[in-house]
Amino acid sequence: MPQSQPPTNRSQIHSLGREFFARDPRRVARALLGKVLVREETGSARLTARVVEVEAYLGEEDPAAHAASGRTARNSVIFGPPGHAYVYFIYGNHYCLNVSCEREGKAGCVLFRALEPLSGIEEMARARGIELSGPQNLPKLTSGPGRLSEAFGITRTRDNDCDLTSPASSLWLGDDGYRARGIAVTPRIGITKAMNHPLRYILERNRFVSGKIKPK
DNA sequence: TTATGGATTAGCT
DNA sequence: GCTAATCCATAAA
Repeated sequence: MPQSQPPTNRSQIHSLGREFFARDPRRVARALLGKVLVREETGSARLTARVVEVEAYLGEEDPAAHAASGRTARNSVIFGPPGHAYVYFIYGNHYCLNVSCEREGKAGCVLFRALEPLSGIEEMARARGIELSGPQNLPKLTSGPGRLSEAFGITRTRDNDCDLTSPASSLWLGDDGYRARGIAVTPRIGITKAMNHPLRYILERNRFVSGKIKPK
């Protein structure tokens, strides 16, 4: 099964500029596949993981988006400048990470649904409370929006509105030179409105994509 | 002030 | 396959 390779010691990760996010969430979502989410804090191992599954949420015209009911205290980040983290708490248990898109004043974001762990795997397992008994457990670390947030220690208090374009932030997004190939588009998962729009983007045949494997 | 249900997950049948 | 867990933003009153 084809897997992307971890970066070597020499591989550089460079941050994505503000302009990367200042466009339609559908374009940002597609472009984010293959990019790298980085968590780094002094005194802790650096965590990195590749983006393999995302969903686009549009503006106030998208009934499934949090922006649908207009700007509120909770969702104000997605109306703000592009490239910032929108973190919300769901089902009493889980945080979900998004990045704001579009120019300031216009709503739109991309939800991170699954990552492929690259470095800091032991730390992610500890954060998830999982014993790593082999590679078959790896997807349990970061396959699913709630899981990846837990693996990266993402909470609303800590990370909401964090600038994901800046390597000075403890959480940011970068490009390590990997080029995504084989992108598939499907309807979004877990929503009850606007369910039939193709707004979920995945790396085909990547084992870290969330959800059941469709028999073929 | 109270009620409702959700961009989920884990554990059980 | 089914559902409990568990919080809080939002809507309704």
